[in-house]
Amino acid sequence: MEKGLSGARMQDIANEAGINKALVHYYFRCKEKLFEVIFKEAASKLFPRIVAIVNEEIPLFDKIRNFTRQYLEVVIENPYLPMFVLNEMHKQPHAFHAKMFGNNPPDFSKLARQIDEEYQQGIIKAVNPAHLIMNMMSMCVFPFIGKPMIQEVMKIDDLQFRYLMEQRKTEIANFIIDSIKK
Amino acid sequence: MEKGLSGARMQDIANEAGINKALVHYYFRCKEKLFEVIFKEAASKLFPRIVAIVNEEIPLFDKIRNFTRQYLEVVIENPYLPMFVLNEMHKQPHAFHAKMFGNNPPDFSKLARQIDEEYQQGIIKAVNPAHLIMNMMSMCVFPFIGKPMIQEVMKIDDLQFRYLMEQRKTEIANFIIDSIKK
DNA sequence: GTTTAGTTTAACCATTTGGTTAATGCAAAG
DNA sequence: CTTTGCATTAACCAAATGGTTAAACTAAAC
Repeated sequence: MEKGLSGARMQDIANEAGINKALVHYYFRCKEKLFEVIFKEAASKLFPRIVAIVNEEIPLFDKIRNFTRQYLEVVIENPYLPMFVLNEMHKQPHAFHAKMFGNNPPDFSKLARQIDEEYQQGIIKAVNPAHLIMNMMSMCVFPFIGKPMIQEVMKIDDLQFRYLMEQRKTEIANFIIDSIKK
Repeated sequence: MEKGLSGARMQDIANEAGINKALVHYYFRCKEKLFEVIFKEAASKLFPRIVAIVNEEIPLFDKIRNFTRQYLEVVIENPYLPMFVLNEMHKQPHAFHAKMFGNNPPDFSKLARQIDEEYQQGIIKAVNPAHLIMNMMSMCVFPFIGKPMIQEVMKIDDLQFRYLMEQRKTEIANFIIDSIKK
């Protein structure tokens, strides 16, 4: 997950695991199979929980608070996940269309409908659901992808970075709600 | 830039350029040197303009509108840039600390001060500059990193995606300003 | 026409790398 | 104790890959 599919060496993986390289092949056959296992494991850490939250039957603001909090909790504990998943998706876009979501593709249409409804009820301003969802995802995920750059620019160490991310659990939700509430 | 340092093959690069592989070495010596040239070229497309906008002497809201518009213009024309730069930074964090910014490191302290000032003047709410800047960057960059995923989830093609990104030139600024204005 | 200096290529080379194999280890079952 | 079936390893292999070299090409300078 650190080096990516093409950057990782089977020998290094074996070393890291403290076993012989042949044993890696014994269990996983080939690099691609191993990659697939790792990738699915990573993706399944990220997506199912999100889909669940998005489809809960709760008010929009609560949903936003839940989503950002829970998403950040996952990613804080697995900071390599976003870069790994997105990077590999980027390099082989077609390979994942159905592969990774399986029979449970994330469906934001319900959330989009909810956003429209709460607008009708005068709770929020008129907002484009597509952009709202993108904004929410962006603010949750990006800091972990840009971590090295952020740390360099802000001149902060890992601990300070983690503290910032803990803050974001509530910061992002407040930021979004402040923007869209009427 | 599509495949990354470890994923790209010198032969493929030569093929793509329609020349002999030895010629690539003739001009660039080795893969790392070629990478360095490409990386610096990519980074210099992204950062200098941003730094300039951030340090202009204009009101915060105008600055936010300028930043998001110009950033998106660069990235819409070079959609591979963010993933490439961030991915390679991720894989060799130390190698870029000074290397890529050279003697002109981006300095957001002035912007942070401006945010504080405009809060004192009652123009905006109390906001943490670090998070505000991260949010702004996130919303500009992330969609291009998550493009394959976004297209899959939203079921949209390249043209529709581009249209969404054109919208974001103003959407993001409005979203931010709505959130922080008093 | 010859020289000269830069450009381009096919053929080659050494190393790396994913992958295989045959032998050995080992613990539970008989 | 022997057998049995999986686990583990050292040694090995073929292909891929970054890199080199010597020869050929080209166009401008003389």
